[in-house]
Amino acid sequence: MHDDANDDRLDLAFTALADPVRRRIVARLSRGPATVNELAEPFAITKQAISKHIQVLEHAGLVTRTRDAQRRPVHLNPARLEMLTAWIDRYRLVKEQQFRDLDAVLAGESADPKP
Amino acid sequence: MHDDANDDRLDLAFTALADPVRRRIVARLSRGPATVNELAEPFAITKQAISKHIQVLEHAGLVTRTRDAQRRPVHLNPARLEMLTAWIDRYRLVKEQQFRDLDAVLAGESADPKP
DNA sequence: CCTTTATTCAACCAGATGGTTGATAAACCA
DNA sequence: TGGTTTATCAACCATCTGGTTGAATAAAGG
Repeated sequence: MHDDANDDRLDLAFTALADPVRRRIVARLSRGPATVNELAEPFAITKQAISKHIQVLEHAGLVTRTRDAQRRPVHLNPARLEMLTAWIDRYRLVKEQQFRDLDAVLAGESADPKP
Repeated sequence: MHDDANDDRLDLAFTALADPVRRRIVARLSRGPATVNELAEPFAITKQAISKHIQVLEHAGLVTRTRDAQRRPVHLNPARLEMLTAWIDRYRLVKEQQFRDLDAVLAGESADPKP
C-alpha cells in the first residue's frame, strides 16, 4: 500500500494550493459556487489568468464545473481537500506520537528508551 | 482575522509539499531524524539537489536542523504540518456542512431552501 | 598537516509557470 | 440578424525551479 498511484494526485493538489490566488478561490468557493467573472472580480489580474487558475484547480480535482445556460459555475470538491489532510496527518501524527513517547521517557514512566 | 500574515507561510509550506521528493523526505523524517546523505541514498539524484530540497523544507518551517559532531540531522516539525491541515479543514468543513444542509432540505426537514 | 566525511555555494541550463494581449466560440437578448 | 456576456484558446515573454557539475567550507580522524 505505497500510494504510488496517488502520488500524481497529491502533486497536482499541493501545487494547486501553493498559490495565494488559487487559495483565495478555494476560500470563496467554500461559501458556494461562482463563475469565472465573479471569481476574477476581487483580483487585479485578467479573467484569462483566473480561467487558467481554475483549470489548474480542476485538473487537480479540487473543483468541478457545471452548465447553467451560458454560465459555467465552479464548485468546490471537499473530498479532494480531505485527501490532503489525510496525507498530512499520516506523518504529522506519527511524529507527534514520538514526542509523547519521549515525554513519557523523560518523566521516568518506563525508564527504558532503548539499549 | 484575515490570516494575511500567514499567507506567506502557507505559500512556502504548500510549495514545499508540492514535490514528490520532498514529500518522501517528510515521510522518512516522520520515523526519525536523518542526515542529508541518509536522505539522498534512496534517490537517483545528487546530494546537492537533496540539500536544496531540505533548504526549501527548512525555509517553509517544516523541518529544523541540529548539530551532532560533523553531522547535521534534519528533524520534522509537526506544528507546521498542523497549520496546513487547519487551513484545509477550515474550508473543507464549511463545504461539507453545506452538503449536509442540502441533504436535509431534500429530505423535507425544513422545506424552506430560499425564495 | 593531510585525508575523510558531510554539506553547502556558485554558475549554468532546460523546462515549467504566471502573466499579458488578441482572436474565437457558444449561448443568450434585442 | 447583430450585439452582449461568458469563457477559452493561442502565442508570447519574464521569471522561477529542479537538476547538473565543480569548487569550497567545516569538523573529525589520523
